[in-house]
Amino acid sequence: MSSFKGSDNYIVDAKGRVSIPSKMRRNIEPAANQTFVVARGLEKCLYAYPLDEWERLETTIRDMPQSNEKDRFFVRMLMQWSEEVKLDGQYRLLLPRALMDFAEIEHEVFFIGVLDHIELWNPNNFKKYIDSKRESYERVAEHVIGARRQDSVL
Amino acid sequence: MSSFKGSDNYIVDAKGRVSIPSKMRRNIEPAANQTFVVARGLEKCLYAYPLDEWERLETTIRDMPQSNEKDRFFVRMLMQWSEEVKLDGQYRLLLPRALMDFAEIEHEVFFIGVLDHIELWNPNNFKKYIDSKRESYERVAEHVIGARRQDSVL
DNA sequence: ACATTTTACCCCACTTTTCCCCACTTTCCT
DNA sequence: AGGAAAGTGGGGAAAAGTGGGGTAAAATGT
Repeated sequence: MSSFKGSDNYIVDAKGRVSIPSKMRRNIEPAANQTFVVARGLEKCLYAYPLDEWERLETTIRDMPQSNEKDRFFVRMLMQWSEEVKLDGQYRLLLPRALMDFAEIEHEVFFIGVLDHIELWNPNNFKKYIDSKRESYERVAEHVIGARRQDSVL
Repeated sequence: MSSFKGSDNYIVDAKGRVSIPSKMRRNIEPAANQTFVVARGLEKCLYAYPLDEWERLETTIRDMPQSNEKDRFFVRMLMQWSEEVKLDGQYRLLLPRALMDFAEIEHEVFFIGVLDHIELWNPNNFKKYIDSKRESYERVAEHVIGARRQDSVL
């Protein structure tokens, strides 16, 4: 099971390639077979799942009854934007154009490791996202943790 | 299960390395595999969790449904600032630049052992933090302990 | 169907950063 | 007092990050 963490700024070269940060690379299971599934993220970013984690997720989706319209819409959107991408010899992803456009990624990417997946942001959009949050990290933490105090997080 | 306590002042060398105080070192479980996760702390400091303690925490985070926006924000902030760091042969941590900058740590660190994690402060910031508290230790203690008397703390 | 253009993918190369190892000094403990 | 452990410093090999060219495959147009 992967456990990505940390963040980093990377260059996307003229061909649309980006290296996976080495600290995240170390958390990729061999079962992922050097392959990621890049999908449209929540908020304006991309999610990159190593293949093994993606398959876990896909199993959940498959088991979801597609009997209501909302679920079907969700699955269509998710799958429409998902692409399987294999790393090259230098552990780089070739980002599909459509997804780069969606996330407004150009010459730079801000990576965040988020447990089972890696997020790719346009660095400016990430700043805007953070700035749009009025509450401080401390207050959100108190709130989130407080709501779950019986589990004793942090 | 670790149980860090005490405090100490240490030097950060030009490469960003600090020794873990030996009295805290003794409380690290072999399961931590000489590895810490350094994260952004609450208030302007860093939290260093031995890997085994971090994994305990991470399990809780993973189980959090990421279906609401606030939770996603919290997880992104937490993970963005978290880095896995392995101790070198001399039991030193190499502090990631971004985290040093966040906590304004330069040539010196003030360590505090706080149960399951170790806190790293800029010594001046810790002084300021203490000074900013108007209530005395005694009064806060009365309040905190009082609120939990039924749990019989202390 | 074929020629032409575009896209994908492998390989090689250069620069910078990271990390591993060795070494010296000071403090602690018996 | 002596030995061991703790705290601090620095050099060099290895890995990471970035860029570019060449060939093969795919897409496009006539």
